[in-house]
Amino acid sequence: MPEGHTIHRLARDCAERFLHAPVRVSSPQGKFADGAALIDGTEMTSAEAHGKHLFLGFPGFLGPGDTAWVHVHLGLFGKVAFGPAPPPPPAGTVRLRLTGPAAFMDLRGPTVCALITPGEKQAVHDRLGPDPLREDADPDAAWRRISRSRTTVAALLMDQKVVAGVGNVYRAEVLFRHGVDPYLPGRDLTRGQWRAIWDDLVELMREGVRNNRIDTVRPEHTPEAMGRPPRVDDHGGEVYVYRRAGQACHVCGEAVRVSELAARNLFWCPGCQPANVPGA
DNA sequence: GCGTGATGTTGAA
DNA sequence: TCAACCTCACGCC
Repeated sequence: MPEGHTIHRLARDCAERFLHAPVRVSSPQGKFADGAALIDGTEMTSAEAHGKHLFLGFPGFLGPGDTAWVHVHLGLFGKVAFGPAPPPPPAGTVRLRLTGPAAFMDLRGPTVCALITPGEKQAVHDRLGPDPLREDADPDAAWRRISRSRTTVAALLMDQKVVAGVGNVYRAEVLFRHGVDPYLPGRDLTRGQWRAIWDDLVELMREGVRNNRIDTVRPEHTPEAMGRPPRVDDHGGEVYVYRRAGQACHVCGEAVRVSELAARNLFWCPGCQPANVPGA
């Protein structure tokens, strides 16, 4: 489930449970045993997210005034589970376990789980674009790249150097909501279109953090409003096109299409997001 | 029990 | 462009 909203929610959930109390840190699976041992029993003072990256701050150990950061990236398969303390014996392949006074957290299958320095943390921020979920985000930084690029807007939205936190679901859904052809080159998007897409991402992703899931259909297209059956398939929310290939578009009725772009599935509606080249 | 796929990223070719 | 890595749930024998 990991797009940016998942990670920001995770930061919030970690803060609620573990901030400002000594935390037991372990790696039952062993792959993070060295890092875990270094900070075990110390206090967590910060939990923040940038795009799909999570940072948990443990001050003191590196030196006075310096904070060691646990850097986590869930990748495609990473999962986190919370539970009440005391934790059960770890089941399966738990890379990282945090145990606070009242709760524990298990992390499995992340692409990244490492102890890093402030400099290394800064280097991660430096290679990420603006994150719609961060207050410090500058959408013009993304626009500078998009407006100069011949790359498709679908690929640009997934490029974390351009925008941080957008994944395959938000990419497909936000392009649908703005009627933008996913294959449109970035340089052919208007500044107004970009602003509208950005503002929409801010709103959609904040909603995603609140609900811990992705819902993108407007009120008039909900199952209740349309009298259609709700999505039962997976744990996901209501969407327009993501993983709906072959099904009728909620808005125009045309069959939703899927194609492969940079080894990822791209979903869109040819009726609502027509190519702007006549006859193409 | 086996094969497949998934909301991601990196690094080599 | 492709393989590699991380894990688990699901469908199909």
